[in-house]
Amino acid sequence: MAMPAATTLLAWTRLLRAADLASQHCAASLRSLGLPPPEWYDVLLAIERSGAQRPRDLQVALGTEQYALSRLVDRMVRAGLLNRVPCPDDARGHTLHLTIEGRAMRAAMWPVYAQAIEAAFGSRVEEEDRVALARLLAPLAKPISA
Amino acid sequence: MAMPAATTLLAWTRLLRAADLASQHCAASLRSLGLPPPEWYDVLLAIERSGAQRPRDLQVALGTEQYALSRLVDRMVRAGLLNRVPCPDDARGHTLHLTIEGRAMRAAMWPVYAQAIEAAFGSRVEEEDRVALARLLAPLAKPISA
DNA sequence: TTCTTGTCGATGCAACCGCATGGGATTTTC
DNA sequence: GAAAATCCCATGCGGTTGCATCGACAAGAA
Repeated sequence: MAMPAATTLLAWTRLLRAADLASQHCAASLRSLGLPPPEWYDVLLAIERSGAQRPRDLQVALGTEQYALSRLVDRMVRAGLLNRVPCPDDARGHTLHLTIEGRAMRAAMWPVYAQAIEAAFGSRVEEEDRVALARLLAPLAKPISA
Repeated sequence: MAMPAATTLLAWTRLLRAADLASQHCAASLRSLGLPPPEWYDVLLAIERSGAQRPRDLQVALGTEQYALSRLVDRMVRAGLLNRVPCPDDARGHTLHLTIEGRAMRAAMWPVYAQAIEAAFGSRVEEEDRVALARLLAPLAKPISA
């Protein structure tokens, strides 16, 4: 296959750098206040929104690896934020529920996370450009087919 | 601080997802052929271009953490791709040089890496949109000031 | 010079990730 | 309805990361 076009390489490096810088900033921001990392928030939010989720569904929704999610849930259960409840329909699995502390943690994390997103991303791009970015990135945010 | 605008959140999630999917694809592509991960390529390329580099300069250029680069270089030296040469000007540090194998490895990695970038990114966005993306991402690829 | 401060790079330790695999339950196939 | 294939989730192991810190040199101040 041919070498990627120059514009491809430029956009490529900037995409990776931008995502890395921004996510690092968020993680650092949460950590500096003694809060868990961003993935925890995503899990807490997803479960809070749906009431309960099977690990498999979460895995798909969040785009994580199966083992990564398994261990992430482990840690969150150990931290008292989540409960694993045996699943009546399917004895292989279980459903995940928020504890009171889990709900509180999500609420506590949001302002910090939100502010970090704003600082690392929102405030650095004009509204109009954010719209354009969302549109341009849409195809790239879909699973790679080939 | 206020909650980020809806467009911010949408663009944000897509940015992270897009970068993650694409870089995963590249890493997997190289690994499936028994080649080292993308970071190794970046290091090899940077050194090949400049002839030699101090770790500190590489760290800045690649945007990695100091300890991460230190250990990455370790592995690459152990793999026989790099040499650490004492630095005459500054006895604290050293300069990094490619070995013959290092040069060969960079050359071997490129077609694979290039094709992966093309598959994960280039071929999924029109030329015109790549230009737009590069422009929109430019401010985000700069270090976060605040 | 001597003392303080700053920079370069390495590393111990604990947490985390990726790969491969395993055990158990379910669905499919014949 | 038994065997085969598939799916759900966990985990052992080795490699990697992040944090904090350290040792060594360099540069600036007194």
